[in-house]
Amino acid sequence: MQRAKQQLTVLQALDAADGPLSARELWSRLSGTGVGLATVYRALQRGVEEGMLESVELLGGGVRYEPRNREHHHYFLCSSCDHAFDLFGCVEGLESLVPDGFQMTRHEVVLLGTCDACANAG
Amino acid sequence: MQRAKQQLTVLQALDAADGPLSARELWSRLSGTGVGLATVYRALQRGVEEGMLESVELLGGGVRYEPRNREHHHYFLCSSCDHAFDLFGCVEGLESLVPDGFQMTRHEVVLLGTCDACANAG
DNA sequence: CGATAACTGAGAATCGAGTATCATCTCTCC
DNA sequence: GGAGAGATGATACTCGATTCTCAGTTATCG
Repeated sequence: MQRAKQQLTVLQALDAADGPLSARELWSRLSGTGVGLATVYRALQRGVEEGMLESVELLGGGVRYEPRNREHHHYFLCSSCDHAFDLFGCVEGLESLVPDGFQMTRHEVVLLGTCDACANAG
Repeated sequence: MQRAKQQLTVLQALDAADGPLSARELWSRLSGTGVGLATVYRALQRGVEEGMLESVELLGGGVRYEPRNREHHHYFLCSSCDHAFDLFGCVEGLESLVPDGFQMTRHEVVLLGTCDACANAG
C-alpha cells in the first residue's frame, strides 16, 4: 500500500546521507521536490516512533536523525560546513574515566575539525 | 578598583562548580543574591571576551561555561539531573578514526548516564 | 558635594526550532 | 465517479534562550 510518498522521499534521502542530518539540512537537500518542512518533521517523527530512525544530539544544539540500522559509531563534525559524518570504530579506556558511584549507560565521541571537501576548498 | 561586584559573584560561582554551567543553572545557584539573569549573561559574555571563561557545547543544546584554566578534560552528563561533571583524563585511539583528508583540531567525549547523587536518590 | 561613567535588574523584544492548524490533494475501495 | 482516510504544504503559533532597553544605583574623581 503505497502511501506517504513524500515521507518515503525523506527517508530515502536520509538513507543516502553519509551522516546524521538535521531537519533543516534534510529539507534543503529536498528543495526542488516541493516537500514542505512540516512534512520533513512529520516523517522524522514517525520514523523515530516506528523504530527505523534514531535521533542524535551532537555538540551545538540541533537534533539530527539517521537510520537505526547502523553499527555503533561516532561522528566527525566539520566546523566549516557544519555537516556531521559517520565514523565507524570506537575508542578504548572510557570506563576508567567514570567516577565512583556514577553509572555510564552510553557515550558519545565527537571529533571536530575540517572535512575533506572544506579543507580542499580553502 | 572594585567595580562590577555582581559580575565577580557570577565568576566565583562558576569557579566553585564541579563542571560547566549553563546561564540558567548558574542563575539558579545565585538565587538569593538578587543577581539578575541579564547580569549573568553579561558576565559570561564578558568572561569569554576577556579570555577567562570558555563556552562549552555538549549534547542536548544549551551552551555551558567554565573557567578556561582547567586541564584538558571531558564530561559526564547526568540524564537525570542534566548536570555536567568534569572528568579528568582522556582516551586513546582517536586519530585512527579520522578519515583520510579530514583534519581533526579538537575532540569531545561525553559519557552519559546517572550521577552518584541521582543513582542513590532512586 | 556634584558630574560622569560603569553596572544593574526587570521586563520587553527578538530569534530559531519545532508544532499545530487547515484547506487541499491523492489514494483506495467500492 | 464518489466517499472517506490519510498525506501534504503553507503558514500561524508556541516556547525557550538570549539580547536589548531603560531607568535607577553605585563607584570614582575632583
